[in-house]
Amino acid sequence: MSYRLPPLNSLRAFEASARHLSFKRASDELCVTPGAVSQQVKSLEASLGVQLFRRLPRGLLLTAKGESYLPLISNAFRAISDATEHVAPTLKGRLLRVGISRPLSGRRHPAIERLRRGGDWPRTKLTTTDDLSKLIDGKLDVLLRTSPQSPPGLHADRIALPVPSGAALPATLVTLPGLAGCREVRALLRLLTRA
Amino acid sequence: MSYRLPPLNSLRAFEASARHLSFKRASDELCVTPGAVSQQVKSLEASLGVQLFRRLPRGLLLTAKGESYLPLISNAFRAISDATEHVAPTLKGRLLRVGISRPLSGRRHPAIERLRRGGDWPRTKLTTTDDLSKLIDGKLDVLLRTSPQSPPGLHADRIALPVPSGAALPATLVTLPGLAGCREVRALLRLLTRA
DNA sequence: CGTGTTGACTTAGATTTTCTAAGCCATGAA
DNA sequence: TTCATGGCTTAGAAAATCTAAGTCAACACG
Repeated sequence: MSYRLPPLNSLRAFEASARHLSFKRASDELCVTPGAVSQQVKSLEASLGVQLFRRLPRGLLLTAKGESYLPLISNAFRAISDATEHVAPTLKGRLLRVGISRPLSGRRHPAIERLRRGGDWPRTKLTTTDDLSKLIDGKLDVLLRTSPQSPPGLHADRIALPVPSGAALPATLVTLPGLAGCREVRALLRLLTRA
Repeated sequence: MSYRLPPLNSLRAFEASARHLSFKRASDELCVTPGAVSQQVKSLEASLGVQLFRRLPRGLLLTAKGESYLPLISNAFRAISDATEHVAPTLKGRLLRVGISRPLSGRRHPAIERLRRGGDWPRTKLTTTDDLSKLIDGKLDVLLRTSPQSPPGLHADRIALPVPSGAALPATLVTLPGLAGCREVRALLRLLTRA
């Protein structure tokens, strides 16, 4: 028993692009540049030997084959997503508990101000702290700090936090492994890095 | 709409390992070393924050979570596999038409002799030729040659062809893009590289 | 009509991921 | 005991992937 699986990362790029009918919007969802998505999709088409999109000067159209491929692949991804949520559940609707180290919470950062105001998804509960042990003990879901230290066993995302001047401040978002990469954290990352 | 997808290549390593209950056998199926599979699975477990296997000194056991994850993931992969076969059909049961360039077909190579005798899967039809245009025209499915040239637009796998002395001869298997990576070709690659 | 914006594309080079190779260790068979 | 098996780890090599920068065609607007 063995499957015929195309390159799965390319498949993911296809699925997002087809759903949005845009490499640009797909690239936002996948947190990469449009060029990367374009390359991935091209390599998928090459490996299948099948044209999936018609490229228009401004935007995309699915070919007949692409059209029939999309729902099947989306269903499979949904199944994987559900299964994953089932064996490794994440927030289950509660607030995302975000720790923010003092130096970041003190100064006014547009992104953090926005969080503080609330209203965005994911809903968050902010605390000023830099205590990794709270993360480990499950009192906190993620911790935003300036120190680039990535303690072993935890997941760390390095991000560039915009400051009012237009520049950016390097920071690190530390996450418990079971939460890293989940939708809520991905959305938070996007919120934080947006100007 | 967005999914929670773990690293998909790691997921593939998990699925194969769980099905075989062995990194070793999974690595044969995936055509990589056992170490690579071990690493992939470990990184999946880390990213989910969940233990999927119990490692015994000789062999694997699924944990309860692994056990419940496996069938869901297998189904999703089967769905992707079926969908892929549907939009980009490959052989549909007919013989795999293999071209072999004269220098390789002349000398006696254990792997090629085995092919010639037949009996293995995939069933093949061998022809002595080195004519790439036959590939392009669809008269041939794959072409095995000594020249490492990889003509643009075709897929090429570099392989090491065992010779009776125990050494190996570098060769190239050229494939139409739509066929590259399909089960039949993967099996052929395995046959050819086996001593 | 220019001019600006958008969103596709390509390419080189950097970065990150993934794989291999080699060695280690515990088990069980000969 | 000695060997084979099949896990594990690690460094470094190899491959895949991403970014950055620049191109081009379509469209909207003044």
